[in-house]
Amino acid sequence: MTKNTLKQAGYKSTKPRQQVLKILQVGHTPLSAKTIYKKTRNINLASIYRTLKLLTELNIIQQEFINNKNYYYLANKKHHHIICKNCGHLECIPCNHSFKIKNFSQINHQVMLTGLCNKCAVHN
Amino acid sequence: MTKNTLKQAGYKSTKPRQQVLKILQVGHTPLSAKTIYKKTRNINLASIYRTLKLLTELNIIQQEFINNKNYYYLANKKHHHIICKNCGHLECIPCNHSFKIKNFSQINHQVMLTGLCNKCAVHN
DNA sequence: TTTAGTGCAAAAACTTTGCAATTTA
DNA sequence: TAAATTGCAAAGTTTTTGCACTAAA
Repeated sequence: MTKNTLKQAGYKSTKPRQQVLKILQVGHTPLSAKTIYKKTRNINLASIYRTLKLLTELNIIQQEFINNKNYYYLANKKHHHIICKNCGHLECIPCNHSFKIKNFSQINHQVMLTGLCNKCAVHN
Repeated sequence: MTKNTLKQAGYKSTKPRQQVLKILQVGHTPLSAKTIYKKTRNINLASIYRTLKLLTELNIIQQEFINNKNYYYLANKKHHHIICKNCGHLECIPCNHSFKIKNFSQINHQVMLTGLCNKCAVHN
């Protein structure tokens, strides 16, 4: 279906794009460009970045800035993430928001949550 | 008051810190490290980064990743931003959310909104 | 066959770090 | 004066770009 989305949008289905998508489909944990790169075979880092940019523009994947780095994950099931500022533990939070804003259309939103997980709270 | 926050937290009130704070107090538009740097006098970029990191940790300022760059703004009045994905036009949105999440405490949230502003919607 | 997309290498942009010198409290 | 903080210079990361070559449709 993502392959079709690519074609529908007038883009070719190439090896880099297929590999990146496949990797992101494995888990729905956010991955960094570098991590994705390491999981691919014979694909240039530059192509990874170009692919991630394209897929983000097409809303096939979502980009999120966590801990001073960009992470990417499939945009399928809309959800958010909360990360423990102490240990980095990450959890997914189902999304049930919708935003309506004057003067804007086609609104997309991302929520970034940070907090202290129970484990770390004990030691503080 | 921010100066006191610094002292209360056991940090010294230095020129870099004062200048960065003063700059962020002028408008509440998010500014990049580089932009802040250009507005200062005789302060090293490295110090700007160190200051921004500290102020963020102390929750005096907020960091937000917009258009592939980090932006910083005073955390005073809680609000969010919506940016037009076509022309980059940015508006502030008052915040009226509060998040409660199982297993996490001290929760902080950031909402990043993108959309198409009225002007750009016309030409699409 | 044509055009989009890739790989490569190089550069650009952003951020961090070690250490000596300086400044704050 | 002691300890925190800065400036500087250098390095580390992440991301982008130009161009010749390759592959998808």
